[in-house]
Parts: sequence; structure tokens; C-alpha cells
Amino acid sequence: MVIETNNKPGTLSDQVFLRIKEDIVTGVTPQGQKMGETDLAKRYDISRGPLREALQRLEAISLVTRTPHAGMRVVVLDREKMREVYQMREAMEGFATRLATQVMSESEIDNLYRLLDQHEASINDADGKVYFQEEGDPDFHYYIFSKCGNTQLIQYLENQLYQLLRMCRHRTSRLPLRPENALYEHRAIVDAIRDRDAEFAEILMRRHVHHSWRLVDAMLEAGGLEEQCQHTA
Amino acid sequence: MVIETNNKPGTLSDQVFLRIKEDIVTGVTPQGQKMGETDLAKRYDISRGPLREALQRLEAISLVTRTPHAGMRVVVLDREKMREVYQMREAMEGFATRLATQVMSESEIDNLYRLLDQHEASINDADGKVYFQEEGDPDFHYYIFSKCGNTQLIQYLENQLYQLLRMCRHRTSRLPLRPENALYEHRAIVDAIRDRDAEFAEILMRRHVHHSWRLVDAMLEAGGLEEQCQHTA
DNA sequence: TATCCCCATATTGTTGACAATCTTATAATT
DNA sequence: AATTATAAGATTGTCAACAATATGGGGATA
Repeated sequence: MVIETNNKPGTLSDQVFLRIKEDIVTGVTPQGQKMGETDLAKRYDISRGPLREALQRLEAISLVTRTPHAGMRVVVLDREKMREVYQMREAMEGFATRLATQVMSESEIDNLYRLLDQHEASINDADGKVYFQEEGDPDFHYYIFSKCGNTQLIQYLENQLYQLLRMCRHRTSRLPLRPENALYEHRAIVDAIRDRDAEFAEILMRRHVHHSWRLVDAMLEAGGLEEQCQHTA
Repeated sequence: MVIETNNKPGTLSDQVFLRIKEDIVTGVTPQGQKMGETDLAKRYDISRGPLREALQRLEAISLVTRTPHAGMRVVVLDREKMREVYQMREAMEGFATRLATQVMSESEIDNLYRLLDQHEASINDADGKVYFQEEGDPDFHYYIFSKCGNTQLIQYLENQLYQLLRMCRHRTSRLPLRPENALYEHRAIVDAIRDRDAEFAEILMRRHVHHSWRLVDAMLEAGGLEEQCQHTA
């Protein structure tokens, strides 16, 4: 059976966009890398037309930067940019949590509690060898803001901000985890949602994101600045 | 020296992007209008290549919607979409105000007070024939969030959200204005910034935007749904 | 030896033609 | 007469060649 990598996503531009995005977000193509159009065209076996459209979409979500006649480079997430990403999460996820608190159904809240139980079980099972990042499984955050009822907000979070966040995560993968602490904060958020206390739920989510930024920032300052910087040609 | 109508924006794609964007935002091309590539190419005297890139960028900021092999249409801002835009403003501008309060210089705050004085003068001069929209000159909002110190946030507000907001404004242009009220709220916000009370400044900005949405929403419900709807072919 | 100018090269921007897909109108069948 | 199948037309997606611009090296001059 031939691999047939391209099943569903009709247009070539979409396919190559997804592939390049994944390669950037997962770190396969390093930060700061020069993206020559002709090279990429051969590498992904595609013409330059759809490729340029894909690169344009990547630029729109801040994954690459373009200078008019000089080419494109993968964005470099320095400490300042990462601060901005987490600041945006603080504002947008906080607000999304407020909105979600007002419109979530009871059964959806039950689903959240089930998610928490799963996380707790995975923590106990793994005995420290936890399967998710510092502030708990992204599924938790994703589930909440996907129920906020504002299309604009959802699209920005999942199409733009969370792509950058995944790049941050890849960069801070060996962070000292505190899953129990994150789980505790998650439970407080869900309790506030269950009580329909939108104001409080927003505050808790903001503090939760802010706290996880404090951890990341401390690690960056401690000395997480090695394994990158292959961006100066 | 020849005139050179196209001074700065080097690439054709950029130029036509700006032109089409302006035509959409100002209402020259009506909401819901079908955007045939070949028509637009002739209309703007350009090839289909750069045109497609421009359309792609328009899609990225939610000004047009694309269906894979069927073409693109200008977005239709119904009541629900407008609610989402104002909701986003509430959250994003509120947070931007909080950040700006923490980092603005004294001279920049002085500039804000000068802006308020200009607004007040223009209200007194015009005797009701005011020159700016319901919640005061957009310059006021623009100036504040431009000082928030978060590039991601600024770019989202000015490149994406404020384009949609301008479309909303064009749709609600004959709204009963309350400039004195808006000016009062503006002054309260600047006072909070001057006192470096970030929490309070955010709350005031949120309530201010929320209030202006109440006005717009009331007008829409009253019967502002006529002069559109040329979008069904 | 250092600096500046100029040309060759490579890369990006643009164009028109070709292929694939959807829409619509027409006509035949039930 | 209504419905479905088919084919023509139009529109979007893709490609390869052409033009414009920036980068880099080499040579000449001070």
C-alpha cells in the first residue's frame, strides 16, 4: 500500500501549510532558519505558487517573518516573545473562562470533572513520570475555551496563539513539573465554573496561567538559553 | 520627477491588499458580495497570483470567507458577529489598558489629557454636530493600546479587530451619539492610569466598551437591519 | 591595505497558460 | 410534471517561464 500522505485536505496549499506548520511547531525546522522558496518547493515536492500561499498563511499566524525581497525566516522565540505569548494567554483564556462559565451546560461541566479525574489517575499511575506539561494537559484549557461561545476568540486561540505556545513548550520541555499543583488549580477553576461565578473563574484562570509563566520564566533565566541560536546563518 | 503613484508599498500584493481592504471596510464593496478572482484581477488591473495572496491575507483577518472550490465572499456582520467583535474589544482593550497603566511614561499620560481636552473643545465647538463616533475618537483607544508594550496584542488589535470594528462603525453610522458621556468615561480611565491603578483602569475600560455595545445593540434591535442584505446573490 | 564601485548570481515577485473541480442548464425518463 | 443524469460553461487550483530586486565577490583606485 502506497503511503498516500494526502488524504482529505483538498488543496495542495492547505496540505503543505499543515506540514510546514507542524515541522516548525515541533522544532523539526529550527527557529531562525532561513526558508528559501525554491528549497522548500523541492523539499515538499510542490510548485512555488501554493508554497507561497502556505508561507503567507504562516506569516499571518506569526510563525515566520518576511522581509519584502529578502526571504522568510522561522520566528525566534526569545524570552520577550514568550512573555508576550503567556501574557496573551492570561488575558484571552481568562476572558474565555468567564464567558464559558456563563454558557456551559451541566453535562459539559461534568466532562470537565471527568477530565480532572483522568489527570489525577495518570499522576498516581505514573509516580512522577507524568504524561503532560507543567500546567496539566492542554486538553483542559482547550476544552474550556472551546465552549466560550465566541468564534473570534476560539479561532485566535487555537489557530494563532496555541501554535506559538506549542513552540514555547518544545523549548521548555525539560521543565521541572508540578502536576499536583496544577491539578489543584484546575479543580478550583472548575469549581468556580460549577458555581457560575464567572468573575472568580476568570481571576483563577488568569492566576493559573500567570503562575505557569513564572515557572517558565525562572527556568529561562536560570540558563535555558543554550540549545538554540542556530539562526545566524 | 515622475509621480510614481505607488511610493512605499513595494510589492503588488501589498498594494492591492490595502486597496481591497479599504474598499471592504469603508463599505464600497458591500457585505456578502461574491469576490470572483478573475473579476477582481481585471478591476484592480493585476494578475491572479498576487491577487490570490491578497485575498488569502484578507481571509486571515476575517474580512472574507473562502470555501475551497467555490470562491470568496465578503463577510456579513450580523448582530451575532458584531457582538463577538465588541466582546473581544472588551477583553483585549481592557487588558491592554491594564498593561499600559503599568508602563506608560508621565509625558504619554499628559498626551492623553491633551487628547481629552481636544475632544471637549470639539464637542463645545460643534454644539451637537460632533466629529467622532459614539464612544469618542478612536484615536483615544488607539493611543492607549499602542502603549501596552505587547507586540502580539497591538498587532491583533490594529490589524484584525479594528478592521472589523470599522465595518461595524460604518453599519451604525447614524447612531444617536452621547459624546459628553463618552468623554466622562474617558476621563475616568485616564485618571485611573495616572494613579497607576491598573486593575481599576482595566475595569473602567471594559465597562466603557461594554456600554458602547449596549448602545449599538439597542439600535440594531430597534430596526437597523434594513440597508444591508444584498448578499444573497 | 582598505574602501568603494560594479557586475554576476541567486532569490523573490509576477505573469499567462493548463488542469481539476464545481455550478448550472438542458434533456430524457419515470 | 417532477426528478435525476449528463454535459457545457465558468471558476478555482496549479504549474513553469519571465522580470525585478537584493546579495556577494572581484577588481580598481586612493
